Amino acid sequence: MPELPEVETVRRGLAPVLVGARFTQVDLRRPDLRFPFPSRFSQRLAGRRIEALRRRAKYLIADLDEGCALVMHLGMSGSFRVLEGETGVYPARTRFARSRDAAHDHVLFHLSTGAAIVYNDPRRFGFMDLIAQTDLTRHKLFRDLGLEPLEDTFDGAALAERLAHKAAPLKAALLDQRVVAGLGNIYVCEALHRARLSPRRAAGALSRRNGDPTARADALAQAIREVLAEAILAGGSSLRDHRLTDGSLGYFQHRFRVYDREGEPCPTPGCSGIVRRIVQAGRSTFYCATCQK
DNA sequence: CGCATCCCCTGCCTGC
DNA sequence: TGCAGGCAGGGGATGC
Repeated sequence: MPELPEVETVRRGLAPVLVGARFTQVDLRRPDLRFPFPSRFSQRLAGRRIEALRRRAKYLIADLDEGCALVMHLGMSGSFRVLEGETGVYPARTRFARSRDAAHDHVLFHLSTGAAIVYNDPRRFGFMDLIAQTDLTRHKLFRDLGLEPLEDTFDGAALAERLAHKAAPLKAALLDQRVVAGLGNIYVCEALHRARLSPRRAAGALSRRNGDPTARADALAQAIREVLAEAILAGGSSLRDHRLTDGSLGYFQHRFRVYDREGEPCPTPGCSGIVRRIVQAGRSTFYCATCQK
């Protein structure tokens, strides 16, 4: 599921419920997701107050009192659901009632406000960890992360610098979290189409052009910002698992221009191309070979 | 180091 | 109808 817009959508849904509340009890229904939960996970969270809920790349970071941070990654199929004032009745009133399988409800966070939050993840590629706030920036999960595309400092020049000298195709370079943090397969395809850049172009060749060395990088940075901002406003893309925290669906999938549209006409005005699917780095790329150069 | 491949896991869709 | 195979929004390990 989740790329930057989906994680940000989840963050915005959880923040008003979490921030200012305390964890009263945390129930684990299995010992691991992608990795084992850290030792004494539930005990270490009990009683802690959530002071802020941030996002970095595709990670959610809940800053807790006493200096610790709860770090959460949704993997491919993770989702959170808010149960307002339903503490104590889980799972009786929620099972099967919200179109997802309670067998994959792995973590239940009870809050001092009487609300609760459930983490559901069928594929279990997600994970959670507890990290001291002072260690976050140098922690291996975060230290190598690249540019945050929605921050003011993200522009063509910064992007070109990160892509310079890379031989990998643009598609693969943009999926690399060390270059731009938070992009995934969908939004890389969509941004490249908007910028009319071929996913097969060498990433390092983006900036080489007579006259204006960053024209293509500027267009790409702009396309990335635009597609992410539009997707967030739409609540993200719900292909299978992504849900807002109230259980509703995002709708940006209806606005995809190329992703999962193999064989359809290219939506670029005046372009007569057909959307193609190729495989790069083992993953599907959708693009128009006619207008994306 | 960069890059490709495979793998983790479950569910869904396709084709036979 | 059943079943095998392929594919899926992420990312880490491994091998060249």
